[in-house]
Amino acid sequence: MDNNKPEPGPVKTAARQLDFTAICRASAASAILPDHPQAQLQSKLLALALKRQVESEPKVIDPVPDPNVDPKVKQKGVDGAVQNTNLSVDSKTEPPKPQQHSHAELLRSRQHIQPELARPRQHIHAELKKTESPKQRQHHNVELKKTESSRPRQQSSVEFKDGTLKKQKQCNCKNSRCLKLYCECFAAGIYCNGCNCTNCHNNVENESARREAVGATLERNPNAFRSKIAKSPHRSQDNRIQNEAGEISNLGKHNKGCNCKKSYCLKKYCECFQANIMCSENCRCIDCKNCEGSEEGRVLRQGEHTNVMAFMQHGSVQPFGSMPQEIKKRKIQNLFMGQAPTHILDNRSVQKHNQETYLTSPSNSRSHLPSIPLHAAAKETILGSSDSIYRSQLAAIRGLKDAKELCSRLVVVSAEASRKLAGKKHTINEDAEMDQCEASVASSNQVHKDKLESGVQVLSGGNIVHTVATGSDPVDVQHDRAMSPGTLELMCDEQDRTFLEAQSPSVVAGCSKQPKMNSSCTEGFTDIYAEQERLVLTNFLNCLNKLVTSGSIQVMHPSSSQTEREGQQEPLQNGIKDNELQRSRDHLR
DNA sequence: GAGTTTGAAACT
DNA sequence: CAGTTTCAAACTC
Repeated sequence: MDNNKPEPGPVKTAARQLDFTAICRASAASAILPDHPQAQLQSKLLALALKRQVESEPKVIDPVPDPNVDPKVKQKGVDGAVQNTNLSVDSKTEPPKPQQHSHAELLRSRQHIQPELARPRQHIHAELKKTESPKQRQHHNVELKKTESSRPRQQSSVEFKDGTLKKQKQCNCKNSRCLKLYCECFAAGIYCNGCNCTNCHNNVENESARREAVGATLERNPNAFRSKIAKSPHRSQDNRIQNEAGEISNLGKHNKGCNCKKSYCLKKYCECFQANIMCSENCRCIDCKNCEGSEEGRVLRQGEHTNVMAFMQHGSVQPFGSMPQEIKKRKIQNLFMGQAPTHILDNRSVQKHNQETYLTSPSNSRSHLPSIPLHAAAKETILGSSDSIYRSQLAAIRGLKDAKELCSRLVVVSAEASRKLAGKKHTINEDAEMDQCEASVASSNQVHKDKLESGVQVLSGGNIVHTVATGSDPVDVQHDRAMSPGTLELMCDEQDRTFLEAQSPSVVAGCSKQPKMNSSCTEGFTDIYAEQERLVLTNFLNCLNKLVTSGSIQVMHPSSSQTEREGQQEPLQNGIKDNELQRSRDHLR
């Protein structure tokens, strides 16, 4: 029935759009990490894209073609094959031609160049409607259905668009003649080619009709052909998105926003989800789970589409869409600021389901993550995704408090180690050759005690304050002991930018260099330092192991997460007497 | 592969 | 601008 539709050839797919950004990115990734799986994938895709570019006919067209150019002349070559107007086959060898712009650029420029296309389109639209009334169309479609069996939908190849890789799809339009935004091809500003559509007018042969349809569409919505996804440079790291090929883009949000009601924005019905971006304040969706803080959305965006039903059957987690816009925006802002809305943290239905399928972090203020789906496939998706930022499963369980306690413990352990080794030090100190060193240490301590301005405060772990006297030996003033070179180096690494900026150059130099210690003095301390560091690091390792172990238990048994959450503090503090820990903290204050 | 669901687009 | 209809993709069975 589709007389205008070219007979589908054996090769029905082609690279429609080629984004050099993607190519450059692929090349860069391959160059930097040639053995990296993602780089290999990108290399393959790049090769494929170039190959297709060479083999294929052009698909990218201007929705509003230049009226001065006969599209047939423009598109068709001598042999009838369509020539690539946007990206030449020889683009690898020939310099880019001026007209070789991206589709979006062409569209924008054309819209700009041809303001007459923005003229009222009512009559055009009326004409369009006049040509075939809905009833006629319906009848026509019935006829079509009688004569044309549904062909399998085709999805093949890849295309570069907006720097992402997408599966190229062919539309299956039946009633829209591929001249409305219902048609994906038309909406993308490309001719149908190899599609399964019927009565297609989105082709060269029906250029006039297509142009009118474009005009009508633009009349309704001047931005109809522009990208729906607005880039946002201020997205957080977790907001980075991953497209179907596993490539992470930094796209922002849907310009118009979605309006989903039943899909929780976790299906491809949702345009945001389909674009691998989170829903934003622009959306008017209901019961949205495709937002920051939603593990469901994160996992599903990373490819775990098969568990949608599991989420959907167990209620809402964070119904952004059901909230008033102002509250919704505020919630999003809070999330961006690291605060979690309370309703995210308390969802019994999900937790109930989590007993079987998902992991639930305790509903306390430590975790911003309500639940962690940990299907094997999901884990594989998360961990195996080479480009995604790795986030430990324990990230949702271990919080800042754990980190601080770990720091505190390290300080205590360090103190213990120093105390144990005090005897050895004392022996060394009794050595006559140590007099000079001791004098230096004493001098430094005095520097601290007198709060000389030359001293620089070193902040570490938020609570721990050391003072290093410039130009003297590094000293752990709190314990009147010299810090080991390694510790000092670590502290230098720990120092934040503020410290580095604030301190005098001499201190910076002191951090980068070995402490200026008398050689004989250093010799005596070397073994002690080594022993002290060994004790600290060993204990540090134990702490980490315990954290991992207890965290894993929580992961495996979320139902008892709260109990273990409380209990897991114990292994962390194992080996440390509570009063000692407290004493240490007080001392450090 | 047929039928259903879904939400965007189109229409009123 | 809200409500309804149309449409085609996504999804389910």
